Amino acid sequence: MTEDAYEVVATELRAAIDAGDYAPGQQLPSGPKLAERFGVHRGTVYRALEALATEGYVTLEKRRPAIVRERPRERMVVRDRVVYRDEIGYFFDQNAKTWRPVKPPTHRIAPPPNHVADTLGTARGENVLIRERIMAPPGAKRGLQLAISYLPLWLVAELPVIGGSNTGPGGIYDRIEEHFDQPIRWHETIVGRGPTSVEQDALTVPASGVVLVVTRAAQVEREDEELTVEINETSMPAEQFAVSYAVTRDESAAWPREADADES
Amino acid sequence: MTEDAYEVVATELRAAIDAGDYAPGQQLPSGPKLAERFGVHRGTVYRALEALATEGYVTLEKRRPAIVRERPRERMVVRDRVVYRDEIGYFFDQNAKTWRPVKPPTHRIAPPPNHVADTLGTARGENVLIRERIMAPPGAKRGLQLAISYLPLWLVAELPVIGGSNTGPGGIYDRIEEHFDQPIRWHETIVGRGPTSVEQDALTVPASGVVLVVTRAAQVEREDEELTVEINETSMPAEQFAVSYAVTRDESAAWPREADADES
DNA sequence: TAGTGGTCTAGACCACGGC
DNA sequence: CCGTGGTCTAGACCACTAT
Repeated sequence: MTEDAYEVVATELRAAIDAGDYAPGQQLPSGPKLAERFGVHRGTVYRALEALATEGYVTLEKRRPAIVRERPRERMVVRDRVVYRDEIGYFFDQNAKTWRPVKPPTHRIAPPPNHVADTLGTARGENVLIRERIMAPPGAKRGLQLAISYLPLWLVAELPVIGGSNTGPGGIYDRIEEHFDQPIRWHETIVGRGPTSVEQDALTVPASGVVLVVTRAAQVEREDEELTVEINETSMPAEQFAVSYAVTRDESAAWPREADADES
Repeated sequence: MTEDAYEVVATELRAAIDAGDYAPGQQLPSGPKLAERFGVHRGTVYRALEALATEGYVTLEKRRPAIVRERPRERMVVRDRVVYRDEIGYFFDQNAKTWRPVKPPTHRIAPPPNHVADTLGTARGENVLIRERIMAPPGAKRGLQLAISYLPLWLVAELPVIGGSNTGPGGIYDRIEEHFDQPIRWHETIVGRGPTSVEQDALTVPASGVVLVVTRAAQVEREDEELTVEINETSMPAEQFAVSYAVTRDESAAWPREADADES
């Protein structure tokens, strides 16, 4: 079925890790040594390690042997589809509440990616305000989430405070709700894909890695029109995160079931 | 910043696709031709195409030149955190309602992956009932979702009908709710990772590709204990799917905000 | 300074698709 | 049949780490 050499290597290493031959946190043998042991070329070993990394078994750091993940395939849960609020403002992730920016957030004016322009309702290539920041848990050296926020310039014109560095208590969302005098409605979309080069740098993800991207669109109404006032794209290394939530029942799925009640 | 040859190639091809130089649905030039045009080795071109594929720009089919995706970076939305019901039973995905199995579903008894055993509450290596099926939209030739369902054997012993091929109207969920006389509660977790070899075969995803995996756990209560009665893992090619839902407000995020009301 | 990871080239092989 | 994609080996280079 699968005879490919790199898969044989991957399968063998996976089994060894599951069996505890290599302790979590420890390094695997170096590339050349594994190549010799399996009798394959070093490049083939590297393909196998790439596969193990995207499955969450090992972490690849530059110029260091592969490291066995603490708890293979276990991930941090980051979203639960609910928005909370504390004295500082809204937050969408209970865990990330204490996280801090790795370096000062940036903001600039430039055109967003096409798919962002499409949902923002601006023309492709048209400038928007882009705020970017890299977040990490206290004590961590690596950035774990790259958050990019896109704001249409017509909104910045109406509400100049959101264009500055200090957006006041509660941040831009509070300013927007005050301005429109209504609650914001959010919608999230989750996607998995290979990392852009920006993400590779910010999150130290290898080119062969995977990122999970949560795209959050903020909407308000004005004169019966639906306006998208912000888009926030948060990307994170896929091996380290999972998105989790409880499933709620549509009316059609109410319990006890109608069929049961009617039955007789 | 990024001088790597394969990224240069990827960036150039991405720009060409965005600019419309290659129409959606059309093939890109062959590997050797691109290699000559960019003055790099064919292997380098291949790395670039892998990257474009995981970003959703192109589709790689075996032994055929890369094909430009119909609408680059656009994905089918499959879940919205709500469960519905029709005359047949529960369903979790409005789009997939009309999908059919590519071949007859299988069922067998074997140990599940460790992480499934852990949430099912069975010992690692202990046998469970595994049902597997590959779903595709009507008319499609490729499987688009691989759904694997894990059921603990103690439940099969109590409720033998769920071990058979024909589980009756409404399927196993209806049988379970009847048996426990209470509604099932579901919980979903979303993860992105590289494909297993089973997924590579079932979904025709290349080894370098990415899959989105939605793991749904079904729980009931008995004697104040929480029992996990089933785990369903549905994996799909990440470039073709997105998970999407509306964000709901926690009490702490009610609107109008208390601060506004108190303020004065 | 020796070893390593990450990338790249050159050349090879095989299975398969289109002609 | 030739061309293609996917994989593999051999050998090279560079930036970096550990010593």
